[in-house]
Amino acid sequence: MNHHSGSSAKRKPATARGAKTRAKILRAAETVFAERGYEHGSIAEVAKEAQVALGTFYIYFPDKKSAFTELVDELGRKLRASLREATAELEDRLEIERVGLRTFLDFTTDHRGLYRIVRQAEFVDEPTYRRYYTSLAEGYAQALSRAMDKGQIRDLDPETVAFCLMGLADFLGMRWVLWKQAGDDIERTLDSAVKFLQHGLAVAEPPQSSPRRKARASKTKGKKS
Amino acid sequence: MNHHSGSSAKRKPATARGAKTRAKILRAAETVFAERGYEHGSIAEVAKEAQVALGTFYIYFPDKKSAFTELVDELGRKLRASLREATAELEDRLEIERVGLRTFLDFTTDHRGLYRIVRQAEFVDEPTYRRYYTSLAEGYAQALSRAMDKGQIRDLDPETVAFCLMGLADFLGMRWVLWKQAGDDIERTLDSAVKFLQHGLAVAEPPQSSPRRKARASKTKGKKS
DNA sequence: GACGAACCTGAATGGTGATTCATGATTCAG
DNA sequence: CTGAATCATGAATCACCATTCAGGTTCGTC
Repeated sequence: MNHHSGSSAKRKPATARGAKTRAKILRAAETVFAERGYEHGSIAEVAKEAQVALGTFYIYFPDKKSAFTELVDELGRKLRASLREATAELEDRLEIERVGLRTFLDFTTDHRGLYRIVRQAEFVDEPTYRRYYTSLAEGYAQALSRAMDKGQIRDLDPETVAFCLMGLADFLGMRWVLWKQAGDDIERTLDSAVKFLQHGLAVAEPPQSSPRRKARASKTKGKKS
Repeated sequence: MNHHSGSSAKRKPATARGAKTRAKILRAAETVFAERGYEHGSIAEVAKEAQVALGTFYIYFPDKKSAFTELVDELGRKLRASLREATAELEDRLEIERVGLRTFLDFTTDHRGLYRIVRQAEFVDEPTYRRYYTSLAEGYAQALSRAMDKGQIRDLDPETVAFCLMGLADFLGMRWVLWKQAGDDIERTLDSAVKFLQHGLAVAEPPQSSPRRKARASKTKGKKS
């Protein structure tokens, strides 16, 4: 129904009590949808998990789907905030990528359930799913573009690189977080992955100690001066 | 029930007529599951699409899920065969990666529907989903490992790199095949992606003549000039 | 100390769809 | 031909929810 941003809720709670109940339901939905999947998880289960009656769910959400999409949007915001915060102080793009990858994997570890939820969104509500990745990719591509202009990284199509890096991170999360196995060494994996992506991005001359290279006039599409 | 490989069918057709009907049903299932999703696609729709009666489905498949998993396994075999064939003649790993990526994207373009099907497998039958990627990754990692031994590419954890490359390809397929947009230029994307991954994999010194050694001093100070 | 808004409850409704099965059609070896 | 092995049919069965709604309950406040 409501294509716009904030109003997926049927009614926003007017009291603290209501807000608390709504939050309880959302957390329960997270648990149920993550464990049983969207299609197999029932509102009855969600209500039970939240320790409220069935009908209570419909006081706060117009239907099953909207609780789900709210979870996806929430996760997107949290992840972007997490990445932003972790890399806020950093200047060098290669360094940012290293920290960003680790942050992503940590985030995934702390939110296994939500990770599964996003992936299901593709088949529950495509627009929500796309929004999750495109909004991530947008900021990513922009940052990469700026780093290219500054000559910090190789000059490539920013959107392409953004998707490459997201896909890489996504699969590492799938394999080393969701499918974690006995002998796995995530540090070794992170190390290899970072080497791979840094060399993929790095400009011809390897960075040594002064990451403040002046932008050589290579092929920069003369953005800022 | 049947954890093993080949017998997802309730009964294998005894006559050519039966085999034909079974195939018709499987193609119909592909269409329906791709268009409507596994959960929303019904056996009734599959039967209708295949132009057989509802009950006929159950002559050839024990249940809905097994037709689906058979599609996923089939796709895995086809994709691996496609990649193997496209790169059979090639020697250089970097070249193989370039061709492999293009082949994957072409394959995806030709099998949009199947692409969607694999992704759903994660929530329909996890083991089938994992099998799809792990069997791909296994061969991939092995090939990478050999290339590392030969000094064709950088020495990294092969499984990690395999997942990085699969993720990268997966996301490019998602964005530039499934989400294809008006102004998109897939050639440009392929070009950027290949540059990225080749630099990520390439050994520090461009291979010249004797690609024999495995690992030498890591921190090669004096880069080539 | 009672009034109303905000909340909460859970049985009942309605719809969907996987799977079964009794019955009929085809095929073909003998 | 003829019967039995195969194959095909689709109405009926059975389970499982999403969503509704006709009442209760709680809480702040005047």
